[in-house]
This record gives sequence, C-alpha cells and structure tokens, in this order.
Amino acid sequence: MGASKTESFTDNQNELAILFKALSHPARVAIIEYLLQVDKCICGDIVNELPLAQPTVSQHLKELKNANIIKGTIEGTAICYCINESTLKKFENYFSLISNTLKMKCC
Amino acid sequence: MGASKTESFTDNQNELAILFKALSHPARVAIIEYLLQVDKCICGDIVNELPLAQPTVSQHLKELKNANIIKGTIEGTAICYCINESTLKKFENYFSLISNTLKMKCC
DNA sequence: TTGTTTTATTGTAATATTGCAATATAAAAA
DNA sequence: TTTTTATATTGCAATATTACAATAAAACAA
Repeated sequence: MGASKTESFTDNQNELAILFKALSHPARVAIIEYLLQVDKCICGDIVNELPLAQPTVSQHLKELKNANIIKGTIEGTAICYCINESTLKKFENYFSLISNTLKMKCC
Repeated sequence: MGASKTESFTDNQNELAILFKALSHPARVAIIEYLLQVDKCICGDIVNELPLAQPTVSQHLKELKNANIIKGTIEGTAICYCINESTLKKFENYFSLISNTLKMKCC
C-alpha cells in the first residue's frame, strides 16, 4: 500500500497524528522555536533564518498552517506568521493528561 | 530531493522531530492510548486491538521503540511492551516550556 | 527432537514527503 | 501603468513511509 488506513482509527487519533506530523520535520520545529524567540509575529525573514529555499519554507509554513499550529495575517505584501496558542495548549493538555494517567500505573 | 536536510538543524530540533514523527501515525497514537488504558504492560494482543496485520503492528512498535517512546521486555515467547515514562515526560516538559514562553508574548 | 506460539525480518507495491527551480500571484511603491 | 517586494503554486526528481504476504527466528511444551 503506502497510504495510512486513517478510516480504521478514531477522529481523535487521526487529528493527533496530523498535529504530530506537522511537527515531525526539524525545519518545522525550527520555525516554531524561531516564532517563540522573536517577540513580535514574524513574516518572510523565516526564509533568512533557515537554510532552505523560499518555496521549501513556504511549503513548511503551509503545513503548519493547515494543522492550525501557526496563523498568518496579511500585512501589505508580507504575511505575518505567529503561533496559534490554542493548538499548542492542546499538546500541553494531551501530555499532562498522559502524565497524570501514568502516575496511577506502573510498568 | 526527498531526504530531510537534518544536518542543517540543531541536534535538539532533530531529536524533537524524530519524537514527533514517531507519533505521526494514527496507529501509533492508538498503540500509546491502548498502553495507557490497560493497567498492566501489554504484549502481542495489540495486534488484536488494531485493524492491522501483525507485521504492520510489529513495524509500528519498532518505530515507537526506536524513538524510546515504549519499552519492550521479553517474557517467554511474548514481548511485553509498555510506555517509557521518561520520554513522555520530555513531551510534557517541552510543551509546558512553550506555554510559559507564550504567556509573556502576544501575537 | 518436533511442534506450537509469538514476534521480527524480508521483499515489494502503492503512496507520501522533501526540496527546489521556474513561474505565478498579489499588494504596495514609483 | 510599470516596477518592486513578498509569498504561493507547479512540476518533478529523489527519497521515505505504509501495509502486508511470506518467511525466519526464538522460546517454550510435549
């Protein structure tokens, strides 16, 4: 095959997998960390920050945007990207839930 | 190309990407959630739980093991898998750090 | 030893991802 | 309008992932 059998899993499991996949590339992790570093929302100088060509960065940004991990607002010719806090909160909640569950079990 | 330019990113960014990639498939999310559900460590009945063939499950388990997200201990002919708490803690710490960083910024 | 059970490995086809040159689009400036 | 600036899209080659049948390996039971 080659395609994931998404229909066999719950919506929640598929949504989580999509979120994790969005962060499964070092360039996208780097973009998130860069957006965390700079105080203000950032636009196209992500291209200058990363060792990748402009179309490649644009593609990574698109994937992060599709997963709702970042938001982009048009500002003239530029687009200002920033982290979507509510999605990041989802990650935090998910892992703190797991952590609490683990406290009551043992291996 | 097709291969990620891992050499262009920091070790930490690459390690995080590897962790996220390990969770970027619904089957692997399902395995983690199943391991959280059952009280005791679980072995080969993950295969019965998931709608995937045994070699496919074995492959997913291998990826989770390679990423240190689960551990496997041999028990006779069976192998008992369980969640690696310390790796899950890494996720929790990472996102709580991000959450704290976000509190001081605005978009 | 010979089965039996459980899990891993191999090989392969289908599909997805990555990266970028070339090009397109869209908004503002001249 | 024409030019400039910033970003997105297209097309394509290289590589990676997914899924599974077939098979192998490893531990125990008879």
